[in-house]
Amino acid sequence: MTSATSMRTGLCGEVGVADVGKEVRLCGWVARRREHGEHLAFVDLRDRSGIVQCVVEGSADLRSEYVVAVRGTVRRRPPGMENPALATGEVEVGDCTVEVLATAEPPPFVVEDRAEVDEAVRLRYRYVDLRRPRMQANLRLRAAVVGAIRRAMDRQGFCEVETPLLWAPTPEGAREFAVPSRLHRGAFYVLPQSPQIAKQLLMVGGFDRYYQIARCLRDEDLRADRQFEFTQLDMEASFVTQEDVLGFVSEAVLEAAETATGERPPAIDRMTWAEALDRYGTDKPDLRIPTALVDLSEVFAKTEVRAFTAPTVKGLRVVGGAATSRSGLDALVERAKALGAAGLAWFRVTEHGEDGLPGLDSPLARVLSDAERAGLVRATGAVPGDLVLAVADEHRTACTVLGQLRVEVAGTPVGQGPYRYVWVVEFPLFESIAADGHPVAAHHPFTMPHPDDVERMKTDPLSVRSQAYDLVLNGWELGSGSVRIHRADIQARVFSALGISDEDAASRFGFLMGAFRYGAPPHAGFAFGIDRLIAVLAGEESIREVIAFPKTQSGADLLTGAPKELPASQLAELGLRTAQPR
RNA sequence: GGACCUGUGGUGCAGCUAGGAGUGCACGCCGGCCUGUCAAGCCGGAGGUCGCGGGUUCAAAUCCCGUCAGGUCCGCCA
Repeated sequence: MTSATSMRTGLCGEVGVADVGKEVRLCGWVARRREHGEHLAFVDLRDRSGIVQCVVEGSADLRSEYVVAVRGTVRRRPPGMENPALATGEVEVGDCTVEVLATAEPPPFVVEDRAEVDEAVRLRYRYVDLRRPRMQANLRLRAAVVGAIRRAMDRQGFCEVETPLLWAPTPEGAREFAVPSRLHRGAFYVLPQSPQIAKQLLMVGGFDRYYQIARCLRDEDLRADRQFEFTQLDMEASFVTQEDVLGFVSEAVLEAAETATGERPPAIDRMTWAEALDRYGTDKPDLRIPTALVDLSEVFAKTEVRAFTAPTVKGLRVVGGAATSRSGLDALVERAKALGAAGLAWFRVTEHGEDGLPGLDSPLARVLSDAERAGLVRATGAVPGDLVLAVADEHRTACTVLGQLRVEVAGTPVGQGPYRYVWVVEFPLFESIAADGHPVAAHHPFTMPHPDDVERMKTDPLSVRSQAYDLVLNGWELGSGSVRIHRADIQARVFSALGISDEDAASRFGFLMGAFRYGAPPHAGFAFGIDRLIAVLAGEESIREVIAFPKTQSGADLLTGAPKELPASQLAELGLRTAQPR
């Protein structure tokens, strides 16, 4: 493939030593110019591929970001004049004639990566921001990753099917964006939170391997890793088990990662949800951090220390953490309380004392027994210079609080270090018990319970495992999936456990349940967030950096001004009347 | 719904703790000089309701209250 067009012979960044002597015509933006009177000017010409220096004999009369076409001859730079900082630095385009294709006002900020610009300014002038190498690289990486995913899914026999954006409200789960119907006044479509139900219908429809690069929309508050609109690889397959799905998705993710990094990651690790909670205090463990939570309940089983009298005591070794200042430790204690713990114990580990016991610098050091001192240090593996943090509480609280501190104290930015993928399997079927006494579905109500646990759905619902699984990368949840219920009897039992009546089920999911009456194959699927995957692979902290036109945290589009009020005529046509704005 | 951080020429900052004239720095911009620069250099210049509103004060970028915008997080995200 050539990048030549009727207007240009190639791209700026592709000009090299091999082109010496050739006449070229290049198009792009004036990145920078260095003029030496009326006799000589250097113009750095930029297009999406990079920058090349063009030499104009005479006065150039150009301004930053003018769009120009340059005709000239590629030549080696004079000895000593090469610029190693530039990919094209060994050559230049000489004897240039320049045609201005479009003039430009001075840009609001310099089109260079090193210029740090307020994000609000970048978003208001996103079309300028997109010229910067960082955004060019991120969006091109995105395109490459999506291409790799499509290839992997095609290769595995999946069929891409589009599903509707205008869908029916299903009063469950995330807030939906509503779209008023002009032809049916007072009635609304909603934009899909995901194609979940549509893809299950496709399974009933005999598309036994479906996938889609699907836009999903959720009207929930935005975050660095959450936008109203995001893109998922959505997939579903029939006559498969969980193992098959993990294999399909792994193939797509590993192919995408190889495309992005040039290196195929090793097979993806796997752990149960219970293990993730116990060792990392979260369902999205960051395995780049070498330390894990340690159970100290045994050490403090018979403790006299009231602070450690709790169902579970969890400890965390912070390598080199003994240097933490007292104010820093106080802040950690406050943070632990804010996260829901009753308190946080800390121990600076020092050299062994004369009694042969590890030295502990802590307000609690005096009250610990010798066995507890030794056990604390032995269990955590701490050495002098380390810090040990401990939380005593209910098992879940102790784990989650310390797990959060593990990330905050020992973690690194998401894009740094190795990429550690992990499957978290055997999620609980229910995540909590609601005020009405019924359990709340952890994933969605079509998730298949673990066959060994079905009988406990009524008696001990929180102990029921499901055939649901998450894919996690460097502490980011990339996506989740499950084996779906395809049998009416099991579905009825789950609805019953959830407290969903037959009438409720019929009104919410009636068309899906109806479809299942006509022969539903066993099926399972997955969906993962492509924005998040690309952000991590691009080393970005926010998915906004891998989206061309993202919204701000308040959901505004600073470029278009959306959301905006509609003219009264349009409201009338839609049969809408608005309340007083807040 | 809540917590915290930020808001000063086009851009990025300093100034705010301890009130005293829109003060400073870097980049950019405009003009001039300059035939090998490359984040060009040198000389000169323009450009600001200190986010907005109110309060305290003889005096507010600075202190107080409110509000708006951007960001990070909690809630929320089946």
